[in-house]
Amino acid sequence: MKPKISDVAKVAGVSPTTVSRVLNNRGYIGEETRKKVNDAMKHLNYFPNDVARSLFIKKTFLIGVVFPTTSNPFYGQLIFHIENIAASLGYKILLCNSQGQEDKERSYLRMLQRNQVDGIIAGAHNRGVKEYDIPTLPVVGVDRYLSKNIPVVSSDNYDGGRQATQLLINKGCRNIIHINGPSYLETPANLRRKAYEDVMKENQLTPITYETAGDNQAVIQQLFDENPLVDSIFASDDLIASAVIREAKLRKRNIPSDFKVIGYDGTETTRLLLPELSTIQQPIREIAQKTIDILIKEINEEENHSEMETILPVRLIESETT
Amino acid sequence: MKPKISDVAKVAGVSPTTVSRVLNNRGYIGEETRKKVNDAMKHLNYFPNDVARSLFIKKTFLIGVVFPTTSNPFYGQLIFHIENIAASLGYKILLCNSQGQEDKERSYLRMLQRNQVDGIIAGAHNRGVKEYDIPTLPVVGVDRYLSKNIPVVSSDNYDGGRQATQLLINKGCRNIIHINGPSYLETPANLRRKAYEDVMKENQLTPITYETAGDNQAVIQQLFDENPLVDSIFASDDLIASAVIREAKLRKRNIPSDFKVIGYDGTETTRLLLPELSTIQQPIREIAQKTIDILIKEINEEENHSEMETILPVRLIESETT
DNA sequence: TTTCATATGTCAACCGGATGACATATAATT
DNA sequence: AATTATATGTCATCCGGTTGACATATGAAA
Repeated sequence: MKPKISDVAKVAGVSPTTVSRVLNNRGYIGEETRKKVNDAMKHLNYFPNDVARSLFIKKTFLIGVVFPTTSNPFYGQLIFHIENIAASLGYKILLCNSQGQEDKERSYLRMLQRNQVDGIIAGAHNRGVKEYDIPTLPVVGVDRYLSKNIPVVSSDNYDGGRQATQLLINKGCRNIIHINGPSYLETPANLRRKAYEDVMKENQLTPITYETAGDNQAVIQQLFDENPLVDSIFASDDLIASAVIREAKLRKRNIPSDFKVIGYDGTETTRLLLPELSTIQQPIREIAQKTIDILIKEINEEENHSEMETILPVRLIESETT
Repeated sequence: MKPKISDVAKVAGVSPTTVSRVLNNRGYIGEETRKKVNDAMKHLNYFPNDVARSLFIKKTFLIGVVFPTTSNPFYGQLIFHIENIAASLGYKILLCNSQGQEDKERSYLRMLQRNQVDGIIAGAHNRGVKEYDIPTLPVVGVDRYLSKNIPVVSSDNYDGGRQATQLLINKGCRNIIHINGPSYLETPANLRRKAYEDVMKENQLTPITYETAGDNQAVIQQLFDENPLVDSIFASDDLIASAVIREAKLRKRNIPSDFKVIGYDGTETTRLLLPELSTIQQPIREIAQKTIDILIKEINEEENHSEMETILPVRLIESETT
């Protein structure tokens, strides 16, 4: 059986209250007593039961983290930073991979509430899921609008979209096409597309957008077939950009002289696996930091309604595909 | 204030015990009563407090998951599957990114014990960390030997190493060099290197191994400088393989005619970003599945000491770099 | 009519730890 | 000698839910 406070007390020859005092550093404790208690804890291999503690203090130091999947390099890296920063502040992460499925998302939210998490960070959100609006529970969205009352942190998607498009234009491209993932998500990432359209129009060019739905390759082939004159593509993430490069090579397009590609995200993994890809890099660490800052403030009820939307700057990485 | 069982009881006009009976489906419950209780729960937006529940039943349905970082595509994908399968079985994941640091690993282990996790899955392990040997707590290792008493699940690293090396030999290579990450980890992955050495010797070839330490690029440059005749490289993971490809291109080596590269892991992300890379693909989903199977069995004390080491088959993916 | 399965309530104990109230004792200050 | 800061103990209560024991009531089957 796991030792409890009373077992420690017995071994140390003190009262359970004294042990609790040592553990929580409350009231007066003598140096020798503190030592006796600590020795007893070591001897018994005692670990305080945080479940019991949480029940009493009504705080778990748990943060629920809901994203589509850790498998995606962007989310993987973001979650890494979130976990790291949270850990340094004494918070722990309950991980949820919603896979973009409404029912999973909903059941994760129930689970998190049952587990009495102190707050939720979510970057997954399907239109149908209204359950994020929980009056008693702090929530922060990353790159997703969850509700009017929930703060969002994202990078400057509009500026990123402008920079990417402008770069292609500066390099002499005229038949620039944009590809993005499913747009049914209420996401600030849609601003990338908006920026693309704006910049194109400002330059008297016609914006054309394709949308992938799971199978990138099919859409990309269709894009090339339907637009033989396309001279460049702005992809809304690096994975799509990579697929574009592949298809362009199959079609004997010469990159970057004859055909240019720019992606979006600039994760560590992409930088390692596909360093030649030009891309718009999101400040992932900073997004994680800001998200946690805001969440912790909400948890501590230092409400700060000035921060309903936080937008962090992106960085253009020009490499060999533009 | 969050509603509790007694609040639900009041609204439903029944006793707290009856509510608990409905929640746990115990004893006799009338259909109308069940409905009244469920309606009351919906009306109050009641969620059972799993912290209180866990305290009493002495089970949290929490699994601690300790890996170096979700940012790495292999771990990201593995953790995704672990979380997924665990969720389908009613278990939740407490995420820990140890970053290969002993002190972090140790403090995570303490944290997990305080949180009364039902079990731990760990793929991080520094030699100095003996704390995994916790008599009362089920632990399963993934691709890492944690202790004599802890089951390990891995893919067939030796066979993978053999296949990779053999492929290069079959393609006519003779000056094959192996690169792997830091080998101070007690990992079955060292078998990849062992297999490489064995196959080389069987073919009267001299094995040469380089080891990276954080900075891949420097080691790779050194490798090329010191071995001008090198005609192929077997890298112990895809990220290193990618760096090798890059350096080879800089040195005007023609892949695959003049120079060949094979990697290891074959994650989704690598397949998307670098599909041309030949690699040994690990069965990540199956590793996750088997790991959880074993862990859950241990948790339920269906001890199965026949499974101290589980080895799953790998798959050679031959693409364009060999 | 008796027995029994069904249905619900009351009550108390328990899970492990936190905390406030209060008692007691020693040593240091005033 | 009186006061006070320090140190520790005892005891009861609470956190929210679970569970076993026991009482009670109804309708159906034996």
